[in-house]
Amino acid sequence: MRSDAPTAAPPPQGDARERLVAAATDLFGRHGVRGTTVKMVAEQAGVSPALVIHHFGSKEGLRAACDRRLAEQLRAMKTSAMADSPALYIPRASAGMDDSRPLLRYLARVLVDRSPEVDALVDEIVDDAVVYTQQAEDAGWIVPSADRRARVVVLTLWSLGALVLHEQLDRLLGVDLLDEGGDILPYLQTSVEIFTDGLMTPEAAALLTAPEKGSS
Amino acid sequence: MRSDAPTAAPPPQGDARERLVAAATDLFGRHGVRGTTVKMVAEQAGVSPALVIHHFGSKEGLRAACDRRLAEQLRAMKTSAMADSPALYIPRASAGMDDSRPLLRYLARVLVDRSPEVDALVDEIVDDAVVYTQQAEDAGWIVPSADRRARVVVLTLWSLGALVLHEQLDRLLGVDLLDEGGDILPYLQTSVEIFTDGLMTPEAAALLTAPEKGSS
DNA sequence: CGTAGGACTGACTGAACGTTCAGTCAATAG
DNA sequence: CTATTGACTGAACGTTCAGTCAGTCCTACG
Repeated sequence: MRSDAPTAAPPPQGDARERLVAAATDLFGRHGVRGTTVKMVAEQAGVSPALVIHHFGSKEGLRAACDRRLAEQLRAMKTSAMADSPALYIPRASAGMDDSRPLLRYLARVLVDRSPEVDALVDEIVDDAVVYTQQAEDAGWIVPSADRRARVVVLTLWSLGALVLHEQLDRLLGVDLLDEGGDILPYLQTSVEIFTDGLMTPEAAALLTAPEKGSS
Repeated sequence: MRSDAPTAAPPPQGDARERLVAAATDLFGRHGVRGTTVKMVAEQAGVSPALVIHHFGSKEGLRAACDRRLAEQLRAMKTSAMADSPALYIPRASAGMDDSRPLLRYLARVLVDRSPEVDALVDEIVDDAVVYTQQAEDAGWIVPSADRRARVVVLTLWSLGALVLHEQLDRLLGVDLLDEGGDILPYLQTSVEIFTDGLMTPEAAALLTAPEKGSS
């Protein structure tokens, strides 16, 4: 064979099992699980579709394997990041890891098309963020909250939401959260500005939390 | 099985065309476009699959019709809401409209599986939010920003991101953005707290915007 | 009345999909 | 050597799906 590369896939390496999970993560992330066929995955991994079933039992089994690898790798990169704020978790976490693009793209997809593994992973992220936020609060970097966990949940989901909508963010702001070499400063600076200066004046906040009674 | 009501669909009303678009919006939002068959849509609308093609040419044509209706209805409900903050746009907008659940669920899905119509709709939302934010700033409700548009984009995407991840938000905080009678106060209060009190102390912000030079 | 046209359907088709299956090949063990 | 096992494949199978087609029903209009 003379080194055929039909897609823009990296040259296959590792054993077939690893290659399949990597290809599936990439393709699932790009086209969604339903939009990806086992044939596509097999081709990108350089094997036959039948081998996918041989190793993982079914397409769903392959997805489960991707979920496990996602959880594993995300756990590995988590400690280094997140120390600051859960809202900046993703851009900071990804910066610490090579080749995290397909992984994060897969995460973005699978956050919507949920699975038990991903739900558990989100729980973990929130739990960790609670701890780190507590520490940051003790250190005087973060202001206290009326409901610490609720705030972490909201911030985490805003951050993950921005990841899920990374295509829109790229379109509107020119910031690609999945482009490792890319410039995410506009997003970062804007986030930090909101988190330091705040957004609303006290009067406006009063209007919102105690709005007019009854409907319009 | 007698009197089969396979799904919890409302009794069909209106002409077939309207019923089809409504059914498609509902099912596309619930299972994604790819996870919905034209047969499912036809059944929920009480017609035959062939009629879907007759009216819309293709499944993609049906989706385009859903996009058009989404844009139309969202335009109708927009003026009443958003006056406060783009970050609270969705929960406030939906409050002003009956039966907005399927529509917003469809929006949440289609924000990820993009289409030209949806991209244009997002642009519109951002443009409108810029205007309203400007007014709120002039009125003294919102603090100024170094980059007004960038801030609006980030806030809008956080808000839409929370909508896209509404299942996770419901799971983690017990707040269902798509449940019209539901209690979204925990989400609202937390958001307002962040937007008024801020999140980070000035020292922490300084560390983030001017981080260590060079990579690790 | 007749006929033209749109709404609508049941039966069908070709393609694509996940999965099965029989079997090849290479490596390892006895 | 034979036996066994696991990775791996080509060819097929059964199913599902979007889309086609011929034709029926209903309504409007001459």
